Amino acid sequence: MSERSLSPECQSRPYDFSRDNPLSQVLGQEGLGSAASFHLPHGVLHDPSHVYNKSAYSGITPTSAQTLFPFAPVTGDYRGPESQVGEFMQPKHWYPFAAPEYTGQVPGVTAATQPTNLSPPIAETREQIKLELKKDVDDDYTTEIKIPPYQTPPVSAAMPHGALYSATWRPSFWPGITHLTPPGSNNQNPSTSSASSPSLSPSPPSNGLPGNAFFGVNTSQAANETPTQNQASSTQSSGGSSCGCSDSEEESLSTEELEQFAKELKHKRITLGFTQADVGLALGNLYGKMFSQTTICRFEALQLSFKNMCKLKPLLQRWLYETENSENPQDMYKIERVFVDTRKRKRRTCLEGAVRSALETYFIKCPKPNTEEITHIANELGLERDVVRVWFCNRRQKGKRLALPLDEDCDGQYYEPSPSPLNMAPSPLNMAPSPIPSQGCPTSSYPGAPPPTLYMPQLHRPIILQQALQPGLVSHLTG
DNA sequence: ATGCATGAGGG
DNA sequence: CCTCATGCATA
Repeated sequence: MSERSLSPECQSRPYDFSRDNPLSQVLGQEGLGSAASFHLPHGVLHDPSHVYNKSAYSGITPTSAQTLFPFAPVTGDYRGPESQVGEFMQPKHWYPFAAPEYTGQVPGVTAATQPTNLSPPIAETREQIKLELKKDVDDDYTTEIKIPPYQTPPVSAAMPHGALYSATWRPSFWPGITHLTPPGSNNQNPSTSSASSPSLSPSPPSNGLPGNAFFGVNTSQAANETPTQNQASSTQSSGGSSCGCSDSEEESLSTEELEQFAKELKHKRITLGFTQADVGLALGNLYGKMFSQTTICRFEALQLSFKNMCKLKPLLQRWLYETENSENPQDMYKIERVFVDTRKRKRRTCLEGAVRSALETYFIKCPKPNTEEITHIANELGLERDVVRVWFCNRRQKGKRLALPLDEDCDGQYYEPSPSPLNMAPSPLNMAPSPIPSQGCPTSSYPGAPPPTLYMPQLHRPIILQQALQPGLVSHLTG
């Protein structure tokens, strides 16, 4: 908390990569042209496309009930009261009753408050859902929703620096996105029934009904049914296609489009009086798949991966449309989706600022520690190994979001800066006395790793940098 | 708004 | 084990 107060981590937009070349980093740098963002020497990086389908459905059930819980969200049964940063980490398992993936319904538990309207969708098996999804790629929910005229440059509260980043979502970085638009796919099945009736309840997507489907989330739709927004599409084309991997046109979304849509969404959402959580719920009604406030928030803040943004955009777009054209949009989210997930979550570990800083330091030296290193770090900091491992995973993920997918193409090679103080940076606190002494990945123990590296993508914007790095750390590093 | 966590999928 | 999408819990 204290750490945060010092420097709000509210980053602006993570997607304005102008990261030209890995070496151009330098914090202050900025104003790099948008165009610059394209040349990517090795326009390689793994293809994200494969992740697309699968992950799309990872969490259909849980549903965030952060707000609507009539009853207390069982929390009592964690294991220890607060062994959190336990120095004696035991490979515990935090699932009292290792919930066997729910096969649909939650056992007795929630029964109590189970609202009828939700059960249906949830009743479906994940597998089924997944299947549906995959199939749906063809018959997407898309239907022929006539997208409302989104060109409105609403956003009265437009962002001040909107101009700063003109960068586009560098297709080169995400080769996969190029195929956003599946060739033959069009909206076909107009499940008008569900689509056109905004006020109507969720309606069980399941039942193998092809028609309604969750979303066939295929960015394709975005492209297809985003006619009105095409205005912007032109922009994107700039560097896009280059990778020739596309099997379809380049009608993909551009950063601008997404950015604008995100703004528009937020603006309208607020204007309409909806909270992010409401929207997430509404999506559940519309597509059977709910999203948490977190996700909506991240969408609006452009903190999701490009692919993810593209995936969600059509859904949100439709929500917007439905909402704006509904007489009582309330219906769309007024449902109470109470549904308790029996699985117990590990109590969230609260790392102290000192520990975090120490981790940051380690991260800088080695963003991808191996097992041993992780163990070492864990021991050094008195954390559970898993906590450390997860921290690094999250840190990397965060780094990508905020800073840009640098390591993708460079694959682990964070350019090596001059022997900056960073490398040596002893943790601000006495916490991490010796950053991985024995065999730190930085100084070479990293297998095929490049020389010591610094995970400091060439951020052009200091702000981002600060976020990429821990506030405190930054100050201590830079100052 | 964001930190830590979970889980699917891929290797 | 990692990445990614996502969400609970919390600052």
